[in-house]
Amino acid sequence: MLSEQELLRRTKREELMRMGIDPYPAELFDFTHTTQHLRDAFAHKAARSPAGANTQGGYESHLDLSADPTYGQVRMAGRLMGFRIMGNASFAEVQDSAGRMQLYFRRDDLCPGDDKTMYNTVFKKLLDIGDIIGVEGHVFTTMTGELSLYVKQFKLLTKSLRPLPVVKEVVNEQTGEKEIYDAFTDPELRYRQRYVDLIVNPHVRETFIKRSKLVNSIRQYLTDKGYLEVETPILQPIHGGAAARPFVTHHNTLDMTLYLRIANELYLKRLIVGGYDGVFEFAKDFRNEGMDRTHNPEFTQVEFYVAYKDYNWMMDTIEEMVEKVAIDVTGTTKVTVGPNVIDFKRPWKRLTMFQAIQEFTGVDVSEMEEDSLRDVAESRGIKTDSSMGKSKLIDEIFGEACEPNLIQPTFITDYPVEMSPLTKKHRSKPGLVERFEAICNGKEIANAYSELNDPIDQRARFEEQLELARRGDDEAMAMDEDFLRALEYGMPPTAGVGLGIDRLAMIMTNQPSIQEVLFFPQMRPEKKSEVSTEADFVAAGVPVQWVLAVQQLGFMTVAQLQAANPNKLFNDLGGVRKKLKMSEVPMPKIEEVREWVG
RNA sequence: GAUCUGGUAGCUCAGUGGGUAUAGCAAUACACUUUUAAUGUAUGGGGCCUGGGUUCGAAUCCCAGCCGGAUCACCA
Repeated sequence: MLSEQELLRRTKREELMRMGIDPYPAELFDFTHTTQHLRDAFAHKAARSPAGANTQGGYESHLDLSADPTYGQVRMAGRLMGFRIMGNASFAEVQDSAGRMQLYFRRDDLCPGDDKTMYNTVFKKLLDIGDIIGVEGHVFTTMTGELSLYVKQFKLLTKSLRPLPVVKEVVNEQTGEKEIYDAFTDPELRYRQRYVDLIVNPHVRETFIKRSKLVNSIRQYLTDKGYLEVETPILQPIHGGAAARPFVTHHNTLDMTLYLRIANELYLKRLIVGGYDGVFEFAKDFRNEGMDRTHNPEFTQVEFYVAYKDYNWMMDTIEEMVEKVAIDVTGTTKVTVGPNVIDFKRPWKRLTMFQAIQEFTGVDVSEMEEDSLRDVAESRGIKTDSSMGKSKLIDEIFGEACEPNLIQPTFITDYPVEMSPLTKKHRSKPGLVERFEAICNGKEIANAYSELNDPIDQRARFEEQLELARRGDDEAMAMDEDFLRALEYGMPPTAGVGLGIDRLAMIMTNQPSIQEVLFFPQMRPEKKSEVSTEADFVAAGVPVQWVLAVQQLGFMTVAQLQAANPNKLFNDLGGVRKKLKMSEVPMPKIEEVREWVG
């Protein structure tokens, strides 16, 4: 059922059409300025001294640009976000992509002749908050120093049929801080209707602009180094490159199972085999696993692979790149995240995994066998079971003792070989691989290797994964014969990395949840409760005039009505008839009511 | 998956000895020619998430479910 306000807006839409005003005109609207342009252009007119600063808007008062060649005739477009109507003159707020600006409408300037319809009817009666309009006029400031547009003409560009949440913001005179009233904060509504969130919450729009800057910063860095941006398959016959459960789909023509990629690693390495020195891809990956504050089923990584390099080189590169990202996105290397200030300035701390464990637990686990490791884990409250081998136990201890405490960006290096089937064995440390993770704010943001390029060793590692799969590990990697074939032709020594864009965006924008850096985070579908239409009720025998009354009594579906007690319904209808002022509609007979119920 | 917590008007929310529901913004009407959370007066607007139960009577108490959020577990 439509709300009162929605019905009214639909009526206004019709009324406009009757007046010959198209609420959804086809032709373009050529605006000359945005709010950003104007604020920048008048920045030097901003009142700077506190002496004359009791101005609301912060600009010199009484600027009048009506004769100015540029600002005497300005066209702007945007969404109406508020009205202050005062008889024959009014103020309104328009919001465009950059922000808000005040509009001034004066009846006799808008309508110089006798016909005051455009002001009295179209502007005052038929426009609503949320409508999109184009305006033309000159720039001026009011007595209070608010930069404004003196509107001489306006044109409706889009009628909005749903009422928008109205968020009001006021600057506290004592503290000078902004206070927000009636903020639109319900996370469910914000995520399901992100468009509303973006209209009403400027800081949300800002977060996503920063995310875009972050991606651009990385793209620019990698492109400037001469690496090639590529695209590789999202639909893959074999999912590889990470340990995760995939989403499964089916191709009808080929009649085959395909997987949404969990990583693109193996394809990028094929391109290194093909002879490119460096390739990268911003990749949406899909993992069929749990969702929480840091996991969404689809997420973005940038993976890149560079020939003739190793993981030490990659650490230098990641440091340099992320430091640049921090500066490009936030203007500084020091980023506030929750209660912490994280400094991305190079160089970052580097610890081997064993060093990290020793630093946070005081225990040297580097020479330990499985039993001792199990004791260490148990002593720290980690639940263990017999299926957990050495490397799993080390990983658990690290995850419990170290990772959450690594707030400043830190490289953790040299992981146990069992957990890294695509990584080259360490050049000098047996049992370890040349791998690092970059940890920041207690969470992994990047994972990198000296890539394994010995095809015989790679095959053996895949075999181990198959063994794990046979024992029931549904995240074990699958054998990829084509990838092995590529390695057999020869892949140069290569360094590769995957960097989580969402996690990095959370840090750079100080957001506690991944949902805040994804426009449309995954949600359970909203379920509309079943409601019968007017036509359904009429079809069931209820006269049109009585449908509303029946709905008022709580019968939202025909089925509910048919389960009703006809005598009680008959009585209740009498009451509703009075309430709805239906005196001109005759009361139905009890027999008729019985027929509705059926 | 477990525990905790929430779901009342377009939005933000009040509402337990159980008695058809509060307020602000938004809306409608009138007034008001530089206001800025504009103001003043009046008015309208509700399947109290859904379904059961207890009761003469449920937004409120009980049970089950649906959809969020937080924490933990699992998972990278």
